[in-house]
Amino acid sequence: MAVTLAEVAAHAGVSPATVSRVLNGGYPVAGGTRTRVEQAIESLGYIANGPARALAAATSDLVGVLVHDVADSFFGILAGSLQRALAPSGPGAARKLAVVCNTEGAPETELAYLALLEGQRAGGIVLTGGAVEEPEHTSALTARIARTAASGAPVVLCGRPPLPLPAHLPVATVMFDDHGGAFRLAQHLLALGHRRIASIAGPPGLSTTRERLDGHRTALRQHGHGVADSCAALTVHAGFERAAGYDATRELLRRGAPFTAVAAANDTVATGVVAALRDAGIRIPEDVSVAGFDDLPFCGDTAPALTTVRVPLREAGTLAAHLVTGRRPLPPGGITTLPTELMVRGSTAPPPDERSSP
Amino acid sequence: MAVTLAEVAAHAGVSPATVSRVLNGGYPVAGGTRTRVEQAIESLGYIANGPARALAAATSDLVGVLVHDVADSFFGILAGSLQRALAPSGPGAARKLAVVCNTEGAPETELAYLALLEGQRAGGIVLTGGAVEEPEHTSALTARIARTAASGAPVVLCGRPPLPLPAHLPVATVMFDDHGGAFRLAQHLLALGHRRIASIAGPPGLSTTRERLDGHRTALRQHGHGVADSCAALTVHAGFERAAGYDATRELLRRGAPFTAVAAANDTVATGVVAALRDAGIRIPEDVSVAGFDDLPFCGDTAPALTTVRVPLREAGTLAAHLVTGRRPLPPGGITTLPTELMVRGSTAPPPDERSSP
DNA sequence: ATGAAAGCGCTAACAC
DNA sequence: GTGTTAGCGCTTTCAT
Repeated sequence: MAVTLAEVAAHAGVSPATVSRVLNGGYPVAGGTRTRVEQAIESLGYIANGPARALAAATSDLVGVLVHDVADSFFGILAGSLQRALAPSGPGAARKLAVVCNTEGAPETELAYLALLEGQRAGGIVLTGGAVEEPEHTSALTARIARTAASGAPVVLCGRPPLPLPAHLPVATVMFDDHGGAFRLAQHLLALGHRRIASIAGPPGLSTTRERLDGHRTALRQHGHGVADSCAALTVHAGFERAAGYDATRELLRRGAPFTAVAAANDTVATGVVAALRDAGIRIPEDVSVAGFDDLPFCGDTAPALTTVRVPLREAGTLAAHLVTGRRPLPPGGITTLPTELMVRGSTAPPPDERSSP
Repeated sequence: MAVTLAEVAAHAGVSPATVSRVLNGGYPVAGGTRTRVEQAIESLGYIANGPARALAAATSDLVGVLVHDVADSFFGILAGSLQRALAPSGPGAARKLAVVCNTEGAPETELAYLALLEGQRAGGIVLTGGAVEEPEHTSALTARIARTAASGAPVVLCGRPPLPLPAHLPVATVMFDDHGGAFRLAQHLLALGHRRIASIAGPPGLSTTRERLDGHRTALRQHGHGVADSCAALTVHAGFERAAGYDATRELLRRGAPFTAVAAANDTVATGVVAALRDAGIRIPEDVSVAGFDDLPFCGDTAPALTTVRVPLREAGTLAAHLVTGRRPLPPGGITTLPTELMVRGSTAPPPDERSSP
């Protein structure tokens, strides 16, 4: 058996309660006593039993991190910085453990993992990535989160819109300015002279899809001159994988409606778009411009380098970690919106017409 | 308070033990009783208390997954497939939770997390990625793992060499044929006509670095004609990030020793190599060929597409999950070596000399 | 500032 | 097949 707290207590000549106190801090313990206990812990190689502690305290050091898929760099980067920020360096820092759950973006899986984490008495939960905006799921999710938060475990929504919850619950929201980013990206394309701009949007019903598409269309509408009219014909919904971008682009080409630029749901999809266009003999950006979203690390190394919108994933992960551990107080109103930034690279250029007739 | 097992028992008119039995299976319970219990669980919305269960059973549903960095696609993909395989679909499947820990490749961090996971009574542990081959650390690690495994929690070493442990302990090793992959990659370069092949190797002291470099050099040596002689001058050790590849390449250029091909430690490093060469006015693959390792998803989309060695990350993750949960018995000898595959793409071509003088 | 004692919710012998 | 009964190792009032 492993060394127990009681053995440490015996070894140090104090009561279990005292050992518990020096372990958990926040309680007055005489200097000498503390030292003796610490030495006992050290010499016995004591490691606290997490489950026992969690059972007694009704909360654990586990932090649930729900992502659509860690293999996707978007989530990998987010989860990575989150995990890192959860483990503050320095001696005796109360190390939180990140329990990473792939929801695949499926509502039922999301709920199932939340139940599982509740069962583990997770000390906090971070839900990342776009939310499925279906009334039934939203209310089920809201109810479940309300329970978790009411039990004292902070919940952070990261990269998704806030939920209608009582203000007193420990729930915070960290959003990305997807709308603004998409808006500025569309403006960039319009400024280059593009008028027929296609969208390979994300899955319908997802908050991220809605926000990016809204920002995009708002810019087109604002530009006027009927630029927004062809939206329906030039929009294809697809998944977030490269293959989805490839297939959606083929579908777009099949439709036959002309376009000179494509705004993809994200960078990964954009690589699929580029591949499909190229396979169709279309040059980028000479014939058609392509833009991504997120600014994943590979964006600068693709051919051509991808124009995109930077989403501050690392910052978001760190912030989410601080909020969920209570190291940073909940922001007033509970919502923080992180800025996005347009990154112009080689995959966008003026449309063919503009070049031939300057 | 949450609903407890005792309440479920009362509601169903049975004893707590019976409820526990239907919950955990593997024990005979009369059909009718089982049904009543299941209904009680359902109607009360019972969720088992993980910590309590872990305390009593001395093992939890937590599986520790140590990675260098989840934000790195290599580990993201590995961790993703592992996590997915840990959560078998189907009703009532005993869902294991993946606790992802970023070790940054640092020995102390690795040990610290192992201690933390031991404290959590993790039901299994998977250590992924290259191992730091320093005698002191290896023995500390071996001791720690021996303890964990002795307590009944399976340990899987994934992508790193086996450790000298008693055969009766539940420890399995899943390796990649890095040596063979690097060997074949070097052969490919030699076959193209390259004779001065540089290596941007990984950090010294890491098993992955050693194996890939060994494979590479074995091929050069085997080729003869003094091809292996320039190894020292043409080898630079660096980290696994893109920036490391960039800097190492500049260092290589600074040295002045001529080379016509570069084998990078991995794909990410290779992108940095490509960027540095390009910034120096060197064309790829016309002037210099570049190859990566791992075959991460972006390899086909870079300019030019990257020749590399495919490492079966998804397969490894799934296998590791099966081994650590006991769903797959430990292989005889405890070691499984997964094959790697040479992926020839556009970044490698014959060296300049060969073209001008055919 | 420290100790004593009562659980936290579950599993696992052991009876019946 | 099902019930009884001890703990598992820790936290946390409540005393002192």
